Amino acid sequence: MIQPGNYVRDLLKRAPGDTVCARGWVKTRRDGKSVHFIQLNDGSSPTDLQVVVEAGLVPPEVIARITTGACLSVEGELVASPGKGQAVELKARTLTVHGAADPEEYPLQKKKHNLETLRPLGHLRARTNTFGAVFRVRNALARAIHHFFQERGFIYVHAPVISASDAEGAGSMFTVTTCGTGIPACDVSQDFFGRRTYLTVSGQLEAEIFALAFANVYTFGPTFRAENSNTPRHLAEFYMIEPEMAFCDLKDNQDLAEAFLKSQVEQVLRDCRPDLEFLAKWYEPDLFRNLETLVAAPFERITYTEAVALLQKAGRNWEFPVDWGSDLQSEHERHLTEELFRKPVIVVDYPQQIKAFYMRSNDDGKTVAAMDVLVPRIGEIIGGSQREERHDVLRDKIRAHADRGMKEESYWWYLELRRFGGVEHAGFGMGFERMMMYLTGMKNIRDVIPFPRTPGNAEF
RNA sequence: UGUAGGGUAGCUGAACUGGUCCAGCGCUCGCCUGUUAAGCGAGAGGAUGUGGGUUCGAGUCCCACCCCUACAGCCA
Repeated sequence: MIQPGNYVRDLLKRAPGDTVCARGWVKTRRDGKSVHFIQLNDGSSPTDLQVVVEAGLVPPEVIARITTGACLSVEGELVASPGKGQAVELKARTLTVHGAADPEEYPLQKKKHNLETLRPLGHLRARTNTFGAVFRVRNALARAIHHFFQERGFIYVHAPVISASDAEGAGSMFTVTTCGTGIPACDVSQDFFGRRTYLTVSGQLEAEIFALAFANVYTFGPTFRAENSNTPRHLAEFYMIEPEMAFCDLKDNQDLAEAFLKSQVEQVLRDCRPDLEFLAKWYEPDLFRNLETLVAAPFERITYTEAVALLQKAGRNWEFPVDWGSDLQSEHERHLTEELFRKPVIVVDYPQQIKAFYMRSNDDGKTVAAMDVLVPRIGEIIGGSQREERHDVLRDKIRAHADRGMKEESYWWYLELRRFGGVEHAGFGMGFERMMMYLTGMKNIRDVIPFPRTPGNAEF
């Protein structure tokens, strides 16, 4: 295996004179009269290592196998490069081709491919410059998220992936069953869990349990939605981060969400600058300006009621009318964050009837302590709320949803949390891949997750 | 799921109102060359997404289906 300090990323920074062994996959080969040049990459860096093989070092039939996509080990001396474009290069002493890649058949060429072409090549696209940068950023973002919470004493909770509860309002669910194929109707009582079970649509309810024991907690795991959504920002399987805090109201919740987003951007700007530069160059010229704006400017904070008033006097012909009581549409959210304020906007206090049952009712009797964080280009990146901690109020809300299939007895434990040591608490959910889109400038969510699951697509 | 576009060589695109499908890149071969999106020359490579229909003749027109993309809804 490649040992620490020997990744291509490290070799590029080493001083000439060192004897090293580089391993990786060939991007391109160029032949000169007396030398061959090989661009080698092991996924650690957006920059390739240039390997120089003097003519005659290895037989022509070996050179012929060094084509785009082939896997190599090269041992030799790092030397100062006489050419432009790199400080050092690897002068090969011994070279091994582990796996060739027939150039007549290998799908990746040394030219640019567009993202749609690469999508069906899920087993190979990780080797490209673009996906190398994207997935290094993804790794750095995950690390940044854990760092943010760990630094603040939050406990990482593993919420269950298989769930029996239906977090109302979070969309339709995938059923989990061991029912054999060919059985027309499955008897639920005979099924594996003896009850209906689903893939989780949210870890929030379980996170609340832990928040009322550890005060500050967060989840970070896969989430599933069986919606037939076909857009550049929806997946059937995606990752979500859900912090949940006891002794926390909506104001604290907003403060944390803002600090959270800013911290992520700061850390990735610090850790992945070369990758972001690559992505900015090829995909989003405004990338750095957008990221630096998010870090620098205080987020705008307005109420839903204020947002409605602003939109109504915007002098626009909205496709969907703006009136108090209906949810904000994409066009409205975009106007607020991209045109009116030109920075992230937190909208709070939405009408009760358009939000989930667990959100805390405000004193006005009409709104709940909900918040959505909107960012330019992406739209809603965070949704959260202060939770209803008053037992009787919560019970009445659940009963009021009985016509929509909510059963009070299914929420027995959720209600008990309000009977035993309850306290005001709040939290939110952030779509990991939405944040990835914002950070990388990628326009389609399918290009920021290794193996996207969307309606009709579960390959790889 | 709705609306609008679109599926032509390995890739990106072209082909006027129906008339033998082109080019660049990639690939193969040769030449040149401390190259770096290398350069020059030659060559190979196509049942135009699938199935029907109209027509003397369909990449082009009609119908159905599949897939892709954008926008919208659902949301993160």
